[in-house]
Amino acid sequence: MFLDFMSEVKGLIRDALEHCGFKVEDGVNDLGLEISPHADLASSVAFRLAPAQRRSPVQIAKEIHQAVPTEYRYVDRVELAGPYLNFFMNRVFLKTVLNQALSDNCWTGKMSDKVIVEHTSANPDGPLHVGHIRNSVIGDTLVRILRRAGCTVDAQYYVNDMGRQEAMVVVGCEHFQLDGSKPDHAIAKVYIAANKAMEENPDIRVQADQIIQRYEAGDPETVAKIQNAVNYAIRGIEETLHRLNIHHDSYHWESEFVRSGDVAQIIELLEKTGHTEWEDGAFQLDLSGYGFEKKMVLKRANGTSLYITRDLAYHRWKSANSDRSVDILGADHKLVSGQLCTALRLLGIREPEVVIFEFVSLPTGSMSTRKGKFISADELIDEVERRAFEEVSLRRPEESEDFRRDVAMKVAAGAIRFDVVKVSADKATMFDWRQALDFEKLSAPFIQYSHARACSILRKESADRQFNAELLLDENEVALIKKISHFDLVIDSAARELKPHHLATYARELAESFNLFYRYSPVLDAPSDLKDARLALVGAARNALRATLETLGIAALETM
RNA sequence: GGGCGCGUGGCCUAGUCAGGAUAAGGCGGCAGCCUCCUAAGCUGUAGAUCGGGGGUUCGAAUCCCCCCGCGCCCGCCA
Repeated sequence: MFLDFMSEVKGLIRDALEHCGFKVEDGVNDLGLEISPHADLASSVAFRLAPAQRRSPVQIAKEIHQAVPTEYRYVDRVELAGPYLNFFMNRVFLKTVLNQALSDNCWTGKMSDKVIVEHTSANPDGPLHVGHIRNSVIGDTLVRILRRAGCTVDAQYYVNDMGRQEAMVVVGCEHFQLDGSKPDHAIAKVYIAANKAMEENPDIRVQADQIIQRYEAGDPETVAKIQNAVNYAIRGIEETLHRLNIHHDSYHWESEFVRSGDVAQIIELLEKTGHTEWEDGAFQLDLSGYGFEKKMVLKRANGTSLYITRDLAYHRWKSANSDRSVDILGADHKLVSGQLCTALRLLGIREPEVVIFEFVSLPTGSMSTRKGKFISADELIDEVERRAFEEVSLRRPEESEDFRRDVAMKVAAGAIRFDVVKVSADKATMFDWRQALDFEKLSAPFIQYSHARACSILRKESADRQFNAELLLDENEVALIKKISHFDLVIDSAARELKPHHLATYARELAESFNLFYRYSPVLDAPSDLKDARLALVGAARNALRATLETLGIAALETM
């Protein structure tokens, strides 16, 4: 699709440049290509050549334009517009897009990397809150994008079972009763209670310390307690993730890397770099030569390991078992992840690609599980589902309650995912109920609705017959085919740059294009030949919308 | 105090990495469109000196410097 058109254009420009004896510096976009309102693909390469050539971009563009080969496959024509070179698609390309889009095998790209994506990895000390789900949604969407691009992806949850917080959960379980509510919520209650109790009773801290030490030493009774608590909490967390159509392929516990000896190995390897030292009984890594003031403690004075050391071992393992490894982390992890990457570099281990997302805060400040100050993901989903059910009932009162519940569930999950993923990860956001419950244009239901409309047409007449693509000449029809063609480009760049919000933007644009077509090009009432062509376009658009929605992890509803 | 990130119409955001042809959407406002394939849709309209100032450039929302505001981080926590 679009990548084929683009590679033809690149070839044409390179041939022309060579013919003219022009050289451009290598770069990500060395030919200055851009999708623009003036062309299907525009090049501003003449501007880049102007300084070295000491001539005006207009003259240079003119010269390149004359040197562009005239044999085309998907290119219709090349126009000179002052200093710009404008490339246009031909009908063959549009027809090819339509045919490809009607088949099933054009929606997966050609990347073949083995990728590990680690996301969510929330401490098993309570339910996910609206901050965590930004991690989960970004992570799961990237997993889907990378798969769509052709990669083999393992979505991993790194379980922090060795930290103080889990020891506090166990202490909490010993002093307070799990109350039988949803497991992750029940765990949070005893965890919060234990933290509160610690304020008056310092002995709680001692108990937690003992649990940490016994767990690291492998004391069977303590191991069983921690494992029970972790598994219990994870069960609840998983349930929440599944409501949002988020799935992990594997779980890795920190303790695995301690028990396997990987953590001890990491410490030995770091020692060999000559950057380590003992200070106050603790083993430390000095990264002051790399811009980190504070030393990184690798082992406590009491001999137990720290999160960062275990994380180093985990990342070493991930690098050895993948072509790319991706971490999704909150902004509070920026510093520590920088230290981690530096330490890995010292060891000659490939660093992860880190996607940092900025904080989600409440109007009252930032969230904290320990203080019990958060809006849980479950509360959010329940509330949005309730709203969605009202909405469906209003629009489809004649449908059964089961139907309305099912649609509400899928609309709610989609709406939440889209709301999160549409915003660039490096924007801090404020959680807002009003906005979370709004189902209008810049939201998932808008896209699901376009898909449902396409399905509605195709239920009445199918798209599986011969058609003449030459009949699709209306502005909205051509625009829709072009928009469909962009799918592979968007997936490719989102997978490379790890920017899932690009796909959200595309989804909205695709749905908008379809809605305009729907409004101005009647399908079922059109004359026979035109109807067949339009049905084919509806089929192609339906497939594109479905692929886009699935990649966003949003249910492609056939009716709503 | 230092580091990182962010600042785009009343509100929320895309575009910034890789400078390029009139700054793109949504919400809210106002005015319209259902005897017509699902109106969770479509159309029109008003509203922006792209935080401020300097610089680089033929050209800056985009790059560089300074300043202001907001967020996050600077634990032998995770």
